This record gives sequence, structure tokens and C-alpha cells, in this order.
Amino acid sequence: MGAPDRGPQTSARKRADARRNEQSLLEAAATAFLAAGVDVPVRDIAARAGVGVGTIYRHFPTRADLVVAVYRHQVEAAAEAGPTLLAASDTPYAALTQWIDLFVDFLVTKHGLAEALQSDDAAFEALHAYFLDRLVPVCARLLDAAATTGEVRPDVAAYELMRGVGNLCIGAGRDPRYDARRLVELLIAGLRP
Amino acid sequence: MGAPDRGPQTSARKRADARRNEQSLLEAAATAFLAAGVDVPVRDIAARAGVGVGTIYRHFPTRADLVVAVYRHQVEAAAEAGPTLLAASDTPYAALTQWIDLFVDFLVTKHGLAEALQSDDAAFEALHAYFLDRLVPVCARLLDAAATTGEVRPDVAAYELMRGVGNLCIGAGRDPRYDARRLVELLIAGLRP
DNA sequence: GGGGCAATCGGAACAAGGTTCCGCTTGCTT
DNA sequence: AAGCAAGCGGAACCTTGTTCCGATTGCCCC
Repeated sequence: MGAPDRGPQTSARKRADARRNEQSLLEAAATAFLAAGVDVPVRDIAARAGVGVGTIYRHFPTRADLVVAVYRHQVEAAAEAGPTLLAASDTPYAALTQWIDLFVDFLVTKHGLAEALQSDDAAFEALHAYFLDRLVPVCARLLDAAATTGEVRPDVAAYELMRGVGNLCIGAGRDPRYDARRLVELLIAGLRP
Repeated sequence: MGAPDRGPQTSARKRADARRNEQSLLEAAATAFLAAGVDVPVRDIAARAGVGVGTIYRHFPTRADLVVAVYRHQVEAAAEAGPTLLAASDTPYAALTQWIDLFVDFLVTKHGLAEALQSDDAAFEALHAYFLDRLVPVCARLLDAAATTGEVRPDVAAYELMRGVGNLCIGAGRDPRYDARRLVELLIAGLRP
């Protein structure tokens, strides 16, 4: 196998203008996501970046590709935090709750991301896949460790838990009466045997 | 105060054709929701009912009005089941879990309803309002009773719980690996003191 | 340095769905 | 039976996603 395909944002060998545009798009998208959520119209991102819509589709065929590119660093950081927390915490359960906290923080601060993550829109399939592929194994490791010490029931799958947590984060921040963090805490509490 | 406004579906005094159309629309919408979810295109519902789109908007200004009209009976039934279960169950906690089960069953069998319930789309605001106005007090009563007997912690608001349960139902039935009922059970388990 | 070509670009054009609006039809009253 | 207001239908318009192709331009080679 040759060099791994690391996605559009690393652009092995492209024309200079193409690389420049990709960078502008990434920055424009990050700003636009912050201002108007991950559902911001494609035209708005294109306008912000000063390119045509065709250019967006060329670099990021689906919206999910753009979202993944924008948040990749943070997802990687979350993935790496799993083992770190496990090593540093008193008990696996403590590591699990801290890690889930991290994940919740990430989701609730990204307007519309939790919604997109659960959406059945085909445009978000790759988003779903990336998040889950990257984070479910990390969660599974924490969950297994906590199950081994008997701190949580052993019959809950990491996939299901992650989806549940993601779901609970939907709409967080839109209504002061709804505190996603609290509900996630309840869910995690319900994990005890 | 005079006769209460019971919404468009009861049509105090309208022309015969108007009442007929309203009925057709309700039936067409129920079928369409079943077949294609509550997000089915307005044009499809109109076609099914054999009316123009203008007629839909005249009778049901927002999609939420139509959804509420279609599911009103079932929501009322759920609301009435609250006190009934409380009276019939051994403990308030048992009544609460049974009632939540009922609610979850309702949501997971209505394609897209849970999503719509949490959506921030303005078209669904009235849906949100109706469900919450009608069901939160019922849930609050069950929750209070269970808190009084010490079966659940007293610091969880019915509103928050309902939103949480609704959120967990999002995407149920789209993925066999995700079992909304199970996660709701965990959440309810986390309610114990 | 400049020619040529393939990569890349821009944005017009098309599709889909929501919403509005108004000329026409028709039920109901008298 | 006539008249009129309630009600109807659907064309037209808006927003947003997506495709496509003629125009542009970076880059390689001479």
C-alpha cells in the first residue's frame, strides 16, 4: 500500500490555487458553522470563502466531508483522551464519566452537530460513520474496563451509549430549561449495576 | 368566556365542502405520515386528499397543526393514562415507568415524530407546545408521587425528563443496534436516589 | 519566456419542497 | 334564482441543494 489517503484537507499534490481554496473553505466553514450551525447554506460558505459553489463540491463532495474536516482535530483529541483518562483516573468509571463529559462539551458547543450526527439525511452519513468509527472503540474500552471492575452493568454496548448521549445533546443550549449534561449524568448513573 | 376554541378539526360552522375537505386532509395526512413520516411533502398530502395545496394551508396553517390534529387522540389518551396508572399501580415509580413506556411506544411508532418534537424549525413550534403543555403536567404528577415515596430523586423536572425521553427516541427503528427503549430504561434507572 | 494542456474555477441552470396569492367556483341565504 | 362571501386550486415565487460546462489559470516542457 502507498501513502494513506488522508482526505481532501491534506492535498498531496494539487495546484496552488486549489490548495489555497481548500484552506479558505475550511476557514470559512468553521466561521459559518459557528455563526449559523452546521446547516448553514452552501452558498453562504462559498460567499464567505470567495469561491463558487462548484468549488465547494469539488473539494468536499458532501456536507459531512466539510464538517469532518473542520472538526477532525477535536474528534482526534477526544479519541486520544480516552486511554489517557483511563490511565490517570482512580477508577475506570471515573474515567468514563470524564470522557463522556468531554464528548458532551464538544457536542453542545457545536450548534446543530448533535442533530446532524443523528440525522438520517444521506449527506450526513459519512459524518455519522467517522464519529462512530473513531469514538465507539474508545468508549468501548472505557466501558469494558468499568464493567470489569463491576462499576457498570456489562450489557450495554458502546455504540448504543454513544448514540444515546448524542441524542441527549440535541437541542442543548436552545432552552435554558433543558440541561443535556444533567440528563447524560442520569443516563450514566443508570449504567450502574 | 364562550365556547373554547377546539382547533380547526372541529369546525364550528363552515361550509359543507370545507368540512369535507378537512376530513379528507386528516385522513390523507394520517396515511401519508404512516407511509413517509411527518416530513412528507405538503404536495403529497394535498394530492392524496385530492385538494390543492392552498386548501391545506387554509385549514392547517403550519405542519404542526396537521400533526397535532392527526395525533390528538393518542396524546389525550396518554395524558389520561397518567392518573389511571398512578391509581392502579403498586408504587408511583411503577406507574411512572409504565407511563414512560407508553410514551416511548407512541413516539417510536410515529416515523419522524420524535425528531419533529425536538426540531427548532418554526413550523414545529406548535407541536412542541401542544405535546409539552399536555403531557408535562401528567409526568410531573407521576414524578412528584415517586419523589414523595423516595423512589426517585426529587431534583429532576418533568419538562427535562420528557425532553430527554423524546430525544432518546430519535432515530429509533432506523438502526437495529440502537434500542431507544433500553436507553430510556437506563435513564429512568438513573432517576433513583 | 512562452505555448499548450489539463486541472480547476465560477456560477448559471435545474430540482425539490415550502409558502403565498388571487381569479374562479360554489354553497348558502334570502 | 340571484347574489355574494366562503372556500378552492394551483400557478408562481422563494430558498436551498446539486450538477455541469465554458472560461480561466497554474504548471510543465521546450
